[in-house]
Amino acid sequence: MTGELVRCRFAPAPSGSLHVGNVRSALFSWLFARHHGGEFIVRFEDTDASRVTEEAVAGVLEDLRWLGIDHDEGPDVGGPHAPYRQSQRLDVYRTYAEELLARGDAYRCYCTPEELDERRKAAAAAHEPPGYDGHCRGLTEEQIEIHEREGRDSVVRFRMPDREWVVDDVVKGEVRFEAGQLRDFVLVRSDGTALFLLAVAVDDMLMGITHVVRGDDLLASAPRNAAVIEALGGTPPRYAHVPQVLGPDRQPLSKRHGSTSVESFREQGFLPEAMVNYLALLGWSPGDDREVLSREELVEAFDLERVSSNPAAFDTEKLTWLNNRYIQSLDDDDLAARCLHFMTEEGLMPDPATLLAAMPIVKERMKTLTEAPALLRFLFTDDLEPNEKAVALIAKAPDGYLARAADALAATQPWIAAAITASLDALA
RNA sequence: GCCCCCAUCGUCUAGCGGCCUAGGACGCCGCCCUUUCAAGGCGGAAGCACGGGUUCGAAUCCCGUUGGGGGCACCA
Repeated sequence: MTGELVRCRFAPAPSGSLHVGNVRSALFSWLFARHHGGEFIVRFEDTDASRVTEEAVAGVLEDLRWLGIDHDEGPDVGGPHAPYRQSQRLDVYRTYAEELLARGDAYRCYCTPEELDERRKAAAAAHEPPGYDGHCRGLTEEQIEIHEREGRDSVVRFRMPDREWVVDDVVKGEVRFEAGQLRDFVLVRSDGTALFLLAVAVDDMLMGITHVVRGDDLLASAPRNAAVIEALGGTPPRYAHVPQVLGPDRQPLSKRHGSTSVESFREQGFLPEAMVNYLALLGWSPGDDREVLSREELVEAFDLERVSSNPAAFDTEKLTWLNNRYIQSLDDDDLAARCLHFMTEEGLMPDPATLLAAMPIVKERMKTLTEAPALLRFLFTDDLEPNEKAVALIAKAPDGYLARAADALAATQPWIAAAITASLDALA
């Protein structure tokens, strides 16, 4: 980077919970921005207002907060380019759509969904590239007038320059799309509202985004984004398309894989430190043999050039291992504070001092925070059931052993491991 | 159907022409430590998808095959 201020953004569609794939894109984007001392912006792509809920927006923000992925501008903190929700920027898009129309970089398309569908099928049958066939590209004034008089609905369609497009992607390298492959696409719906392809281009341009880090399912839209920005006289950002995150079955992560949302990992007792560390290592490596890296070390070492271009499968086992490592590294009072929530979830009301004192004995065996109640329950309730192993041992013990053991322990002084062992050994 | 992306141990990866008899990590197996369970230490099994080139030399470069994945909406 040549002294230019790096500005990255995370622009999720709040149409559900943030899953680990999205979060990893956000993390890479954030790490890149922070590594270069740049700024990070959160923007919601909710132009499809029909499926957006306030809870989804709040949930995404909460996920990011929990992970420590902070932002400089966003719907909750504002900023010089507010608002940061596309549903609140519709008038902005309308202005730019009109500009494109006026310049001839976009045109009104009167094709009906039925007509389009029919022609698409015919194109596929004829082995032709898919997409819009340009039917309304060269409509004459008279034809337009006829359509308007008939009261036909129209959309605004972008006139994709008919030339080869090369995306110089930071992780994929130069990706070429030959002329004719990229067809004209819709910018504005017939109801006048903007579509994603218009909104992203306008926002990335207006918000001064320098680097777009996102999933590679959007790779094919990069030349379209760039084309719109260029038509508007702007300079497209650099793009970095990171591969999808796969499930254990090597299929792209989806609902089929169960709970893959950040929230669910949090509920399963994973630490945000472990999540961040794990996700950073999923498709990226520092280049040396380090596996456990703090947030600061990640920011220091992160580099988009080192992001792998092949898709990575999510491995809960490794996440779990890292989680244990982080649990072990936590101070006792910090760990106790984090365990508290999971204790009360199980109906336990631990005495703070006792809980704190118990941390050393559970630290190295606790994989996730959800294991805390089972491990510590005996300290805070008399309502205990011996487990199978204990039952078997008790059955094998000589008559009165338990009572004698209790007496011996009551008399043990001082209450340290060596003395306790000695008391018990004397009994056998 | 058209276009694009991807291909090193089961998994995440190092490797960007000779340092590779392919390194690390998770998981797995064994041993040590340990009156439980862990944690920790030590050791082990396990991989360059296939076929052609290029080169004195290829995991690394090129082409093809195969196998995955993605895009092709008035979704994002």
